[in-house]
Amino acid sequence: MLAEHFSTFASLSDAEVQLLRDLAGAAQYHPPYRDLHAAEALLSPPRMIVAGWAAQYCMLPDGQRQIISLRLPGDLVGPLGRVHLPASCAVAALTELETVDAKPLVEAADAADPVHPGLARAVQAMVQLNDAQLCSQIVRLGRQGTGGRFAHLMLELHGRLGRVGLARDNGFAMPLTQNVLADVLGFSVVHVNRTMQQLRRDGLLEVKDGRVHLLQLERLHALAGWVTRWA
Amino acid sequence: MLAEHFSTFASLSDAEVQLLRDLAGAAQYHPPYRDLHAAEALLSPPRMIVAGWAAQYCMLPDGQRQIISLRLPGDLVGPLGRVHLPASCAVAALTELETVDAKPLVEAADAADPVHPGLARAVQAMVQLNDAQLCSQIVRLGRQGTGGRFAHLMLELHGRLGRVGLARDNGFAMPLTQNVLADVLGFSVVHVNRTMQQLRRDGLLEVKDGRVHLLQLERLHALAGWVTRWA
DNA sequence: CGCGGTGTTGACAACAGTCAATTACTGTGG
DNA sequence: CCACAGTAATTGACTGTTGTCAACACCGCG
Repeated sequence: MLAEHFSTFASLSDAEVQLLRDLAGAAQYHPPYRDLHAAEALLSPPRMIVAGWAAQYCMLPDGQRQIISLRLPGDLVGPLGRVHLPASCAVAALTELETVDAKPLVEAADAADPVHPGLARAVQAMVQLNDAQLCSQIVRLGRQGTGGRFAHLMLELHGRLGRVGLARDNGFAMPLTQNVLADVLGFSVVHVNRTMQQLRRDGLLEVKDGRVHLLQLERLHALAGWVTRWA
Repeated sequence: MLAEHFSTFASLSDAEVQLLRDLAGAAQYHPPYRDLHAAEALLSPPRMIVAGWAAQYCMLPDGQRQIISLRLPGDLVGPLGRVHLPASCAVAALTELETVDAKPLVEAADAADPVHPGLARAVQAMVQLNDAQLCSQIVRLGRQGTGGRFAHLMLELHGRLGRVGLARDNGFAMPLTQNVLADVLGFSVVHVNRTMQQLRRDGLLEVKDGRVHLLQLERLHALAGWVTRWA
């Protein structure tokens, strides 16, 4: 499971596969809406999500929330570097969450003369992918119109979930409330609602019992100004 | 000069100071508005800015531009990891630019058993600082109103420039056109103009011949919902 | 059955982009 | 020294968008 995911970034040795298997054996579970960072004692943050969705977010003094990045299965969460500056934002579980310790992975990536070159390459690629996704988020918030912004997010989620085998026939399970979507997209809840309806009316996508279906990929790509920014 | 800047992140050995001095000796210069990444041949991208401003940006298919991050003196630009995914965005010089090769720095930071522990710590801190700044940009674009967004950017610039000694008595030189500001803030040019005037009318800040003066830090902090996200 | 969270809708006001015209401000060449 | 062109900044009028408020429907749950 974990090994398959890593294999999409770099080929792994048997030892590396075994290491991942060991990690998976020691998974932890977290209830939804519990802050992962707040209780540093509960878990030491470099972790990888195995199942469920989480969000990296900032709170504003006036109580508003902005979600920086949605964290999906296969994503790393928590401070990756060795130096800890004061955390700029927190991570919260949006659904029931299953995670494994990512410290061995991060250390493998940092090693100058890697014992586990495959893991190192994979983790480094993941970090870069993550940076690219942050760029996408900035572009969405800064320059995309209503429909494009929503469509772009859906396409990104579809792509990311597809990589870990969680997207089927142009659709995927989407456990987010419109409220959370609003905090990702920088919209009001009402506006999220209307935007979704517009896209549905245009026959571009469909949302049925917690599942998104992308009905016309071509037109969605066009609307979102989609460029494949990462491989 | 470079050494002083690094010292604000970690204390350096004599050898490390010397290394920085050597780097500074081999500075390169770039004319404004020339794309730093386009011509990979001209310079190999992990570089550090010594003087001048640059911008990391993305182009949208429809010709719009979104600036992801302004790069100031002391900032690293270019891919930092060892794995090169297809670049998600480019970097352009906004002014006359002076840069030095940052490869030795990045390598020092990556070393598992650092020959230059001071440099390693400093570079790692810079990378984290950079991540925090990306978060700030996302929050600005997603959740801040007109005035707050502008004020927040000015406060960030003031802080970042202050760290490298380029801010004096609550003011700093600001070589950006309103057009560029618009591409940073996700505004239209006209809206940038009006926002600046509003802030000026409110006595919060002043822009005179390429120099920004923050007149009432308290009220600016309040308006921007400022929280010190990085040390 | 009532309750709280979620999704949906309409009315309305404030906001922010576009267009277009005007005014600086620059460096250039005559 | 002035005329000129090109860029940047500014302004007003107008329009479309987006947030806010408030009400209502729906659903799972105690």
